[in-house]
Amino acid sequence: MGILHADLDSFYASVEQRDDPSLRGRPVIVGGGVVLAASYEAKAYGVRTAMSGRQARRLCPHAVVVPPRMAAYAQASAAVFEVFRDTTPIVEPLSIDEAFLDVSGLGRASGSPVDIGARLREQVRERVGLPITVGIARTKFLAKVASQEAKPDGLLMVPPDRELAFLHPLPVRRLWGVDAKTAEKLRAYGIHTVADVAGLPESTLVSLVGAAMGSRLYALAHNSDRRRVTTGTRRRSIGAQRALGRRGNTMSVAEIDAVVVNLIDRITRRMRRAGRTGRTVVLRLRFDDLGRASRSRTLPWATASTEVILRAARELVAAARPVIADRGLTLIGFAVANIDTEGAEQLMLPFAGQHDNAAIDGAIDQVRRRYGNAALTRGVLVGRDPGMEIPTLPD
DNA sequence: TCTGGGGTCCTAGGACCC
DNA sequence: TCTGGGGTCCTAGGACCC
Repeated sequence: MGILHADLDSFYASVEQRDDPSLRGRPVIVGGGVVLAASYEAKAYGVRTAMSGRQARRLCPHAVVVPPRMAAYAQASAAVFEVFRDTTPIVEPLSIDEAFLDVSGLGRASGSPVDIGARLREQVRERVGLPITVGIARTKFLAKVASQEAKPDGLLMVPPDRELAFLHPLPVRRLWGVDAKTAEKLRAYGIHTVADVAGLPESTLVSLVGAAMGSRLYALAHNSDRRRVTTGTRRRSIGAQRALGRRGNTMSVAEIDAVVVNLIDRITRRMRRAGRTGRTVVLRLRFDDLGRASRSRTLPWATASTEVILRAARELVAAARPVIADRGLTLIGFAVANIDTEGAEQLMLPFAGQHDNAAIDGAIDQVRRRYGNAALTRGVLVGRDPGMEIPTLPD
């Protein structure tokens, strides 16, 4: 017993209300084009996250619409996570405003999980000035559902002997990974609640929604969730995108290239700042008809080099040009995946036979120019003094 | 009701290897 | 000339989450 799910309430909107007293008690919408966050006063009118701005203003005409201030949210998030880490060392971030905390190992002096959760809420309120909801249970899944049920500004514990009674009446949408599409599929078979799911054999669920989702639903519905709270999870991809709107249709090759350069520059800067490299460059496109497409290219090495990744990005865009011309581009984005994975070791072979240090230095420069500095930590140094310092590239 | 910018994970087919 | 079993990696697309 002792997993907390802590979730800030209407995070962006709460930060705006904290920083501008005139917004308190009023419906606040963050983001103009689409709703990034809505205060509870706005939610009372049916405004929801990811809704179009137009629809939101129709539902709640007197709402105050403010532009997002991402830097302020990042700062608030960091302060909240500091409170989390003062509570327990075992913190698993889920997003900018949400985390699991394992408090089961804390000594008796810390009090019960409910005491700890209540104190956490006070601390976030006092130190950061934001409302936060805490769900407490024996498993991650139950803790997360508990916090959903307790929102806003609440705390709820699921006692171990009440777990099934809590779980079974819930709608299937509450199960992890079930969105509108899957819920619709299940509804067609008369499956509405978690109890309905629990009444089916695993093989039936698998045939309905696929192997991975099927066995997960089976496990969750039977209240089996053995996932631990883990601290060391690393990012798997780093990306950026730009919505172009109708403009995308009429953009020239050069205009699109300017967007590509900008996106890749942003991504590779972030990668270098984080000390990460990646091997797979993914191009994402979205079109007028709401269709999507992706193209990807995997490099022989992981790299964070702007030059190398930009070259791959441009090749992907060039190859996709017919599709782009055909369908009306509305969004272009890139992601670099396969983060920090080893590439093919063959690339060190051209240099393996050389014993002349000047030649090796030349080879190092060549590799660095082609693949970025990260490639140097493998391969090239085989023939050199192992104590040698690896030169670093200026950002 | 069709609009942002981030991400994660899964599936399926093809190429290739032993 | 074609048939077995097992596996990895890459690519493209889809569903889902905040």
